[in-house]
Amino acid sequence: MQKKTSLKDIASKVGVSTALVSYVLNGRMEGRISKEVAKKIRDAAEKLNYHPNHLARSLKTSRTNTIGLVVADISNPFSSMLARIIEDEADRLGYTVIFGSSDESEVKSAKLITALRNRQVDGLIICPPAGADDQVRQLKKQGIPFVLVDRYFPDISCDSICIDNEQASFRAVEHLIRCGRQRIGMITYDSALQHLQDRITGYGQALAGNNIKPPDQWKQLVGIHNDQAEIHHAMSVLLNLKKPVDAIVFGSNRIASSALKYLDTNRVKNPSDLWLLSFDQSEVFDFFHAPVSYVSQPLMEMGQQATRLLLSRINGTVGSERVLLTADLIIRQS
Amino acid sequence: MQKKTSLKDIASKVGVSTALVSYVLNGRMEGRISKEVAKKIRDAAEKLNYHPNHLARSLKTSRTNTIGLVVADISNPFSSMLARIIEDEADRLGYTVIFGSSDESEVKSAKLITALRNRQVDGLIICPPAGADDQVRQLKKQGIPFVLVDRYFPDISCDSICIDNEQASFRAVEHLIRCGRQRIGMITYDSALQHLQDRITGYGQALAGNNIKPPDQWKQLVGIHNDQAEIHHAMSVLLNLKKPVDAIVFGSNRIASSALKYLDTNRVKNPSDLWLLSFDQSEVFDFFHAPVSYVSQPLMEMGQQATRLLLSRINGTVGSERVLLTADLIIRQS
DNA sequence: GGCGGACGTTTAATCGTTTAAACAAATTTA
DNA sequence: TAAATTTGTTTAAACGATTAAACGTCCGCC
Repeated sequence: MQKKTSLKDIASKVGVSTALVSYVLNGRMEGRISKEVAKKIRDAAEKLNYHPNHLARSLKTSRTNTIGLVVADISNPFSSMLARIIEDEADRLGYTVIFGSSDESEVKSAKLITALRNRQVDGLIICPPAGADDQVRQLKKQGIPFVLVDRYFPDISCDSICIDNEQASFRAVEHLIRCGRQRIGMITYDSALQHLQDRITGYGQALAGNNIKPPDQWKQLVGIHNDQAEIHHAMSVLLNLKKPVDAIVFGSNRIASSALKYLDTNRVKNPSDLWLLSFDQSEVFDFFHAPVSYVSQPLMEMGQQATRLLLSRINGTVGSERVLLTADLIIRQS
Repeated sequence: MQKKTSLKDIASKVGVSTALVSYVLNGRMEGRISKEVAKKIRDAAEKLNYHPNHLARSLKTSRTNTIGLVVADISNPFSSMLARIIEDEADRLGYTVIFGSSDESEVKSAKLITALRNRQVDGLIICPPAGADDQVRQLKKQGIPFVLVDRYFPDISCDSICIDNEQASFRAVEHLIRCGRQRIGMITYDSALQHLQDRITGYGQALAGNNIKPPDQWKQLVGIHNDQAEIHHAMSVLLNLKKPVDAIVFGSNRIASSALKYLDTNRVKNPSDLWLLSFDQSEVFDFFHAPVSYVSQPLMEMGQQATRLLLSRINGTVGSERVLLTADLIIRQS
């Protein structure tokens, strides 16, 4: 890699000190520098194709203009769309993004956060896995700017941007009930993550509010790694009850997608008699032979607000804000 | 952000020079350092929760252990899966990934490459948009390690990892013909990108080799930004010919997905009489009411080989390698 | 008893910037 | 005309690491 030109190269070419070059190129000391010298410096910089070394700059200023992003899995559309939005917003505000996937593992998440911090990111946007609360507390204690997205820890007061999962779930299930569904099952993750618990709570409250007493089997829990077999099993339980469910709520689009595959291969007799509702969008919902309604998270708002909130913390605003966005219920019916 | 501990802090705590601390913590000069001092240093590092400042280290060593990744759009599953594979492989080899999306824009790609280089990445993995050939030539001239993935420029000799698109396309179309299809249309991008041209070439050769003379209208070109209306229009042309096509090849999963939506909403009379074949996978293919075969790119191989090849270049191996991977044809038929 | 080597550690330069402070020369002010 | 100010530029330290070279000490050896 051919040696890049540095301030010093420009300085010696023009015959001035590096300080002056730095001032000119950064537009400081506006009034003080003579027009001619400034022009000479700028021309030389152009000719030598100068680009500042961010490492050196950051080392000196202790600002990297970089934010770290920890998602569950960048290959999951939810994460990658969020990442894209954050990338764009960060770019707009002069920041670069470094990312990593935690795979819902507390250990990986910790490693990632350390790696990102060693690279001196100015702040972090984190979608924390279960069990990462200590890491978050640590960050808070150390005064590192960070914002949680999509998930939060109820007993940690810090910046977070989430949807109101309890409300969204409640409204979704209410909708099913108003449409005449009486036996509503749910397949969701067996996880301590509060936002997932909130979905369960909302579901339960909607049923209770309508005097429906759900038998235990209506709630099926599966592992967070989206094991197909597990999800298929959950489906078969729900559909083979003495009184089978007439609607199912899925805790995520991944679960929904596996469940649809189950329905597809097992050609359930009358799929129009089974209402389906998922959290998060998926392209496959458009093509399934029965309509799938879903709770749509406002990803754009989430990503942008998270980025802006983080930057305001980086730039010194203090406080902590728990933002609750409202999710839309997208209804698909034939 | 509370001041992090530096080598100096450890040095002064233990009462030695920073050099010694550096040697110990990096495991250099194995034999020379006294066990006790080494232990004291390690203990102090532990107690002070020391983490090296990568900026400083990189500035001195001129190695950042970071690679830059330029994809078309990280929110596109093709990109994000590739990104994930590269992330994992890079991590395994001690590297971090910084990414950016070019949106198929030559200008954005140039900006991105500059931004990544200013951050002193050790090398780049690039999925270049059309018109980026000059940028690539530039990189080559400057001796910056880089590897192209998925795409290449035929008149630039440099490292690249792609599938053999011409062959894949040829085989796919041959397959359709062997299955009795006679009137095979194609919807693909109006782009100079060579790998897309290769797909067209393979398609043409398969037809020619079977004495099929495609009328111009069989080949429908659409813009690279996947405009729905354009794709729907292309579909309507193909299906409303005096002699409509009996099979369609889609240049990408995005095109396929829009086309399927068209078929879905326009309830084409006999979809089983229309064979569909796409490049790249998509979850929606599983749920469409007619089978969609597809050319499956070996993403894992692509990502891993790209990463490894890049690292070997970074570490000094010279030469340039154009790797052609073989894609699988996944056949779905009812 | 002087010399050479091993041992354990320190010195000091360096990477490419930024930036407060110092400086000399020109200009204004009193 | 001396003092004060402005103007344009330089000096030099700093950021936090790495690393070749230098430095004492102690030891053994002839």
